[in-house]
Amino acid sequence: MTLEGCQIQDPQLSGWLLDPIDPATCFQDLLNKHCRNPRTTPALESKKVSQIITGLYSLYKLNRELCSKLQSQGLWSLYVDMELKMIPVLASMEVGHINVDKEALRRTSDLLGTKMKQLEQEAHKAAGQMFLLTSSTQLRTVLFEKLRLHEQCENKKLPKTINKQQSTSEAALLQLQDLHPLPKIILEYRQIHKIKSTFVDGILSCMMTKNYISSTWHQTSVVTGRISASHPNFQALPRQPLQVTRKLFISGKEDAVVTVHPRAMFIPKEGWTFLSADFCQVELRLLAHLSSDPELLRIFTNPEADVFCMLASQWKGVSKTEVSSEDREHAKRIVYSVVYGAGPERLSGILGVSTEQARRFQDSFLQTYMEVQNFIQKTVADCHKKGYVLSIMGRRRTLHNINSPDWGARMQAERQAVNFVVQGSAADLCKMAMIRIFNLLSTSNSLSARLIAQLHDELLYEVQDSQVEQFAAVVKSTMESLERIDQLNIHLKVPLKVAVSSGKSWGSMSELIVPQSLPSF
DNA sequence: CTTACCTTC
DNA sequence: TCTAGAAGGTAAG
Repeated sequence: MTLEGCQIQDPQLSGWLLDPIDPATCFQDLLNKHCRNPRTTPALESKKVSQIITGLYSLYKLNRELCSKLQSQGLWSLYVDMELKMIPVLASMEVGHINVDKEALRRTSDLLGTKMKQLEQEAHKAAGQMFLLTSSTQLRTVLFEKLRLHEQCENKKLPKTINKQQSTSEAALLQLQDLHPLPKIILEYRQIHKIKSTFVDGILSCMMTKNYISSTWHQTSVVTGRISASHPNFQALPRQPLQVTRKLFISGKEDAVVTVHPRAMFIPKEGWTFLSADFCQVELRLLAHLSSDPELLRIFTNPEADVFCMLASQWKGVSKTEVSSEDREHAKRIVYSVVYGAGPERLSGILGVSTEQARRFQDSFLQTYMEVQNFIQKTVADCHKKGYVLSIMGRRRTLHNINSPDWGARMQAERQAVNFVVQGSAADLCKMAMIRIFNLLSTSNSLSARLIAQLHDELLYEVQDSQVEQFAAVVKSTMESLERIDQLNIHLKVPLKVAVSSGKSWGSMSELIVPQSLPSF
């Protein structure tokens, strides 16, 4: 039997769709939750034939109960046409290998190890004593009891921990960095330590004797419908490379600067190329559609325009061509923070201005995009009335605290409701794209591409060198065509834009110009 | 602001 | 001595 021929049922998926916040993990939990007379299932070793039959009958009843609930809540199509069809897609992704340059990974591990030893020595020298750099408790003693740095900055407000102690968080160290060399050393040490432990040694430990990894993909672990990955979490590998200065103990030589890029360790097999297809600003486009905000819609009518670049150039007062990638990322963070309900306190941290200025910024943003504000208010009001919200394809999230007397809990539920509608809708679109491309590949005689990973709005494939151009066209047009899904009565008010890039490692992808034409087979 | 996973203490 | 959870990091939007 082929993977694409699967026609199965999955009570775990049903249970998750009905209540994604509490994905009853095992058979027994599902029985308890959804069946009137749940039978306890005995331990495996003591099972008699009759008990197995009883268990199977319970399973049959459970599935029937779940299916009927799905139908009554309008979740049937999402279950059958999306989630069940994702099973073979995820299975094929999980079965496949992702080749890793293990030797390069080992070399970087050593490099970062020596760099950390150097930083440790510098830190001990700066502190005038030995201490464990990874221990926030010991660092607190050095910074505030020995060096008493907090006494030199009474005009600044240093962050405190939950227990009213001096914090050693990044924000605190940034405040202290001009007073003493130690904070800067700690900041660099932490950055390198993080990369080494999680993204270099962590990846190595996922490989054991192999020289490839294959993540585990989880379908029911994210409430909004996104998928997640573990061992390793492929979706969290750093996007930006890290610069490490390496001291050379050769007289007359400058220190060498080495760039460490975990993504560059992932390489396609011989004769193949990585191809990535990215839905551009997908949540913001969906927000434009869902809110019908004329100003936001107008921005997206120009297919070449990059909203975040535009806003960054506007806010920072530089020309659009001179917007750095950091500026763009910054603008992106600001936009999503505001639309998902960040308070002036948090926003001021992101913007780097006072809370009063942050509040003014928030007001003027929401005034500019009036219908976005309207959409937020309508979504919240609707959720208060019904107790749940829906995504574009009918995915559902019940917000148990939406009418809570606890102000904090209620506000959080309101933000979660708004976030769900947009993030959930984006997840719907991305999954639909994965399924359509999977089906296309399954029936194609000429294409042999394989899905490597999904990074929420981005699909990463491994493609035979000779098929890159053809596959790029297929992927781009398939993804962009989701602007209209007649069967589901979805007609987006904004065009979808997909950027395609390719490369011989995941760390060195460059944009691919795909001619606008219908794919031909 | 939201959604995850991973590491350290 | 062991472990659950908090804090702080990464990603995605």
